[in-house]
Amino acid sequence: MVSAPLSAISKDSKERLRLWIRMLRASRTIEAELRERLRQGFDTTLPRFDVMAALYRAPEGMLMSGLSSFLLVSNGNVTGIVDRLVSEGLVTRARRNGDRRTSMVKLTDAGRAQFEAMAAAHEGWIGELLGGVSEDDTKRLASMLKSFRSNWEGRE
Amino acid sequence: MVSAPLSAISKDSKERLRLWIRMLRASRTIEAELRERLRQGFDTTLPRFDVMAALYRAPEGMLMSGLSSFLLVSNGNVTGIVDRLVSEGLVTRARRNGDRRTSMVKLTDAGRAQFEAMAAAHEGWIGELLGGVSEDDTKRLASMLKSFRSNWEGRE
DNA sequence: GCATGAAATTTTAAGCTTGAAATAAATGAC
DNA sequence: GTCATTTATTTCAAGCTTAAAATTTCATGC
Repeated sequence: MVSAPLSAISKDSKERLRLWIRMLRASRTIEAELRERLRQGFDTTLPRFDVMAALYRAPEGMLMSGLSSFLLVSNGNVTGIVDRLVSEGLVTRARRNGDRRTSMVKLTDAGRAQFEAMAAAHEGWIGELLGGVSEDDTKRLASMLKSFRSNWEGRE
Repeated sequence: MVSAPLSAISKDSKERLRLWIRMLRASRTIEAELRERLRQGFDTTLPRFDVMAALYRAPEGMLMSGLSSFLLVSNGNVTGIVDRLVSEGLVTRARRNGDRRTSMVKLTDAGRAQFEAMAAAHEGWIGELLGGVSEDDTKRLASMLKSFRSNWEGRE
């Protein structure tokens, strides 16, 4: 009765490790394909797409810190990506009256139009790339991952 | 009977999109935590860990091209990471008799020892980070992702 | 042998990413 | 009001990553 719990723990962690490796490989495979298609089809990158997707959901704009926490990347990272999007005319940094440290980052009309085209293609690509996952499995996987996320976030 | 299939397809793709976003966020959250722990605990990075993990499974060594295809990253990428691991004394590039274009990349004894320590910690971390996923769900998720991988790879 | 093309790797330029330091502005104590 | 602290962001150095070009070596045909 002493070694039984220990070996059970070890067995569990091996299975979770296998799950993690498969999830990581699946993500990387899909990401690589999306990156290539965004490059070929729209001459842009995945990080730029991610920033534009976040901004599209927030018509009133987002702060830099809001972007970085939503996208799960560092502050400095977003600065560079937004800089490039600004120089391409796809987003703007609007000074705020109240707080001169911050600015509201928004999509321009051009940025909004370009994102809508990319988003439609993107949704189709995901449907294609995940086409091998049945509708039932899709729902089950999504709900498992949802609970994982909230479990994990609660502990941070 | 004309719009029905179309709307079904659209609904599917929305659900698959949701699944993808959750999978991506879960991966990024776990990766960020692993990166931080590898840095704090072993003063190393995730890409170095990945290369060492691949080499650990291949005692006879691997070619650069083998490493990059196994890790799903570009050739040039592996060059830089292996360069740094060599300069740290953790891996070697062994010239081959047959083909002077290639070299066998292997873990040194120091590299092997360090990897074993990291791998033990890593397995524990994954067990902890995925602790909220039940054993049943772990198996189910892993098998879904396995079939996804092989489906997808078959199409490439 | 020698040219030609293929294969393995490295190099390069650009961009992404992080963690830490620096900057700038707001807030709060007094 | 002034100073210290906190908050939001940018800057910086180092490393990661890619795609494309360049390099080196091998294999093949002649």
